[in-house]
Amino acid sequence: MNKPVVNDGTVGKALEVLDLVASLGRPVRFTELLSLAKFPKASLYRFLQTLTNQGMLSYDPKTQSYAPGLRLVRLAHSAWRQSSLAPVARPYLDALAEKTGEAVHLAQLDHGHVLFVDKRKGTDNFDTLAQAGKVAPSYCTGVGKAILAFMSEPARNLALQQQAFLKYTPATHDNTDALAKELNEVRADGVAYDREEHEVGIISIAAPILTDGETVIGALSIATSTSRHTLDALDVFRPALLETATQIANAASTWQFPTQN
Amino acid sequence: MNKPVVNDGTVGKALEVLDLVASLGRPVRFTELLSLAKFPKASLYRFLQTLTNQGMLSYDPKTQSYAPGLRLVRLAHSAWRQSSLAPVARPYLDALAEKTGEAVHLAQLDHGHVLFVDKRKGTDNFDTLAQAGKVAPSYCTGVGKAILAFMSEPARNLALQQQAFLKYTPATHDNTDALAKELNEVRADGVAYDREEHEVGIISIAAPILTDGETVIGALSIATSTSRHTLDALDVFRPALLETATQIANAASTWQFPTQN
DNA sequence: TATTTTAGTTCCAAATAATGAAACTTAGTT
DNA sequence: AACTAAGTTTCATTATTTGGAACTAAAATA
Repeated sequence: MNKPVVNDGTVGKALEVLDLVASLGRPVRFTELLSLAKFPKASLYRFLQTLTNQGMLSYDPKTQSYAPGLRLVRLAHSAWRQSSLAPVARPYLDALAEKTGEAVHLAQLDHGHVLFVDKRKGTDNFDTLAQAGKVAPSYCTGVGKAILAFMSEPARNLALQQQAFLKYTPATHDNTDALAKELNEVRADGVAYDREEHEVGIISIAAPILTDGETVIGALSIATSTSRHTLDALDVFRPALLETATQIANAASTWQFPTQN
Repeated sequence: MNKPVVNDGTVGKALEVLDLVASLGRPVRFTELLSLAKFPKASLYRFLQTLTNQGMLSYDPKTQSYAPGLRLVRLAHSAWRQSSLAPVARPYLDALAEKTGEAVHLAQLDHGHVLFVDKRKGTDNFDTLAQAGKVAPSYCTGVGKAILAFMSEPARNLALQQQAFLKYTPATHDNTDALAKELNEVRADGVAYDREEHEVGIISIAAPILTDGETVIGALSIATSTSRHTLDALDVFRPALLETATQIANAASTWQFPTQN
């Protein structure tokens, strides 16, 4: 079974539908949703009505299809400002990106997946939500492994349990033992590498962001392509990366939430 | 009464709580929410549990406070890509920003409020979600008036009804008659101006984005400060602004949704 | 330290809302 | 015109939500 499905009643079910629509990444019609969701026709219909009514979904009568609604964008603005590391980390990311001239990613864990909350990239840096909000698996990305390695064992197991293990590239770990072994190394070494495990040609070096040198609250990476750097060459960035991680951790621990919008 | 409160059952109530937390813009404790929401203790408690459980809220046990959760950021990524004009409009915004060297804003209407879905700014353009997702009143912003002016009368009345009319600056309209009169002018003229009505020192020229020259789907503005330009000087941008609005409208009408993430 | 106050959590019978099979309506085919 | 598929509504049954009140834990005060 894929879903442990904690029971959150009607609200949980409605949000499940919302997630489903969002996950498809394109407008969907009623019938398609009906075939995908495990809800009876009438129930699904009412959930869609309610969600649309609430602005969580938008409905296009012309194509009779549903898509995630703009209310989510409004809510996310709030979430990003308050619950993500991004606002605190911003100046440090800027500095690191400028210093290294490479793409810098900031990520946090959400439901066992890596959620990118901010990015800096030499070429196109006006990418707003197209980039922030993206998710990736945690077991085969630099930031993901950096976070996993420093989590408590129960938390890590829970996170791993929420993943679908897919072999994205030839280098992707295909058994949890190899992964566990690597996570030990990461813990000892202090940084994690992505060795083309998620995308061919993309490598990264990542460091966890640890408050009090203990609790992981996120991770930071410098990502590049094999055409620009070898894996070993990434080590040049290690000191700057670790320093930035520390700075962000410090800033986060003294972070006062903004008083006004 | 401020709330027409359509009945969306449990889901609607839970989302009301979510909105409340988000609107406060800072972590909130149970008691404060209890005093703000009209729900009985036990009910509010259960809503917060459910929402937290679902990742729509995050809970910090140390400070015992709730904040919007990261799941919203993930969902918003989807919403932004699918339901906003931003992905289609991107290249045109880039071009306009480069051509004029001024700040360019793209906005849509959400619950009667202006929702900024993308921005370009000469100085800091890596502002991600800090900028996208922001909301502003529609009756006293350039983009807001551009949209309102071209809406059908019932839709406009509904939108206006959802506003709290505040006098942000001395120039803010303080009666609906003056606003109605201006909206007529906007409809005749084709562009709307923000004459420091929302923020002192900030002015803008805005154009609606109309599909088939009829239906408003959003608006576009060039915003600047009184220290850089006079209101009259903004008219230099009118042709470029209108042209971009048309381009975006055309692109939107033929827009095919991205097939893959 | 004892006592009071305040904040947060749990209980449970009554009230209400969700459920889903089936009937119905509408739009699109053949 | 007859048929088919898609979307919407109905309603008796069932399950969930509701919220007053009781309870527990933590903080403030004596």
